[in-house]
Amino acid sequence: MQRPPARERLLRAADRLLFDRGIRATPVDELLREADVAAATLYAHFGTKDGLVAAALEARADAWRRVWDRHIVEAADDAERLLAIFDALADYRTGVGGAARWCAFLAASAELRDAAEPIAAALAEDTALLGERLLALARPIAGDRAPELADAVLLAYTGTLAGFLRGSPKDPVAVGRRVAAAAIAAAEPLSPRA
Amino acid sequence: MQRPPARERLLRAADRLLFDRGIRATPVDELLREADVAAATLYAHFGTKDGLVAAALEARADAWRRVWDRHIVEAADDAERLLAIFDALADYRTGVGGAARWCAFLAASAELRDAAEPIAAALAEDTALLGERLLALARPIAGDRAPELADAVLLAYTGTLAGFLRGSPKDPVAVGRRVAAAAIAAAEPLSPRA
DNA sequence: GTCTATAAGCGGATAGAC
DNA sequence: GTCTATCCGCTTATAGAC
Repeated sequence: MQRPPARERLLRAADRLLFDRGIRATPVDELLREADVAAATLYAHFGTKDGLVAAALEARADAWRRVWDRHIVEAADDAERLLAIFDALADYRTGVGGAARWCAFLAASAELRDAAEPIAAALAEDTALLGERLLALARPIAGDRAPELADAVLLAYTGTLAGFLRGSPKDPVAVGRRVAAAAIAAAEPLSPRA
Repeated sequence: MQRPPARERLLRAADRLLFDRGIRATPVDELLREADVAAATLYAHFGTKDGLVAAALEARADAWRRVWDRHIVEAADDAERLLAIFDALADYRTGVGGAARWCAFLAASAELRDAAEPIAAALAEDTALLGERLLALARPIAGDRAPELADAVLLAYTGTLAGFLRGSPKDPVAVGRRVAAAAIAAAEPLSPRA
């Protein structure tokens, strides 16, 4: 039973505390205690608290992308592939991303008005990945109107995440998926039951 | 040209700074400077910074409710009444609520993990008002399935707000309205063009 | 050479005293 | 209305342990 190195322990502690309690609400001291690491070690590895935050966000982005990938591959048809983001989200939240209250990236955006460079980059990457992927997945369904469909699904996904923050509706993933499905139905150039 | 009393100046300064730059990111000193008020005056009126935050949130809730009211009354039919929340939002954001980055209530939720009592109450009230009203407005459209339709519209509305935070899609209100309209179409027991 | 323990500097924020 | 006591959070310095 090897103990992971300090860097790894710090990242895990950051993921557990930062995105559950909040970034500003979590003092460095608590991160150090949770990780059982000395202050000097944190600053040697990450430079500043912001550096650790950015590294934790990037780790989260990687984990999320992998889960989403898997659900896209496993989906049965075009519509299911576009909706796979919701199944991936449900999966992610009960698995690797369990600690987060809603969405680590949106929460960081909300908390840090003008995020420092490494953090801002992580946030922008998340939204860029969502936009690009959803657009590609919407193309076979909506053709020329794929941008509108992708926007609709992005909004439903974002609404699902913020639904966790609001505490309503009760099951944001289920509602978000239904809403996105309705947007797909409205966007299909062919009649729904053709 | 009378100068408003200190209490009023504080509330205005709070509304302008708190919900634009963030609650934790705005020091009391800045509120005092913006309002041109002495520290003692703030603590005499509101007790603590939290007290001022809660009062500013309540003022915002009142203003929002009035704008929403007006758009519901002016709407032409059942569907338009349910969608009026989006027109109200567009109106609100260019008017009284202009300063806020996305949504004062969700932002406060995100920033303050365990909000103190007066703040938590304001947040809960906002979500309760949304839930009750949307349900009542969904009833004539969806009948027994009104709860599901109300959930869908709430999620689209929440997604619109969080869309401003994310910076995508470009025009969250337009996309949110379209998404909600698709949910209405899917929920109508009668065929859409009957 | 990586990590730990301790302590202390320093800016900033809240709250209340005067 | 000003002024200040007090606290808190981030960061670094120093010295030593595995």
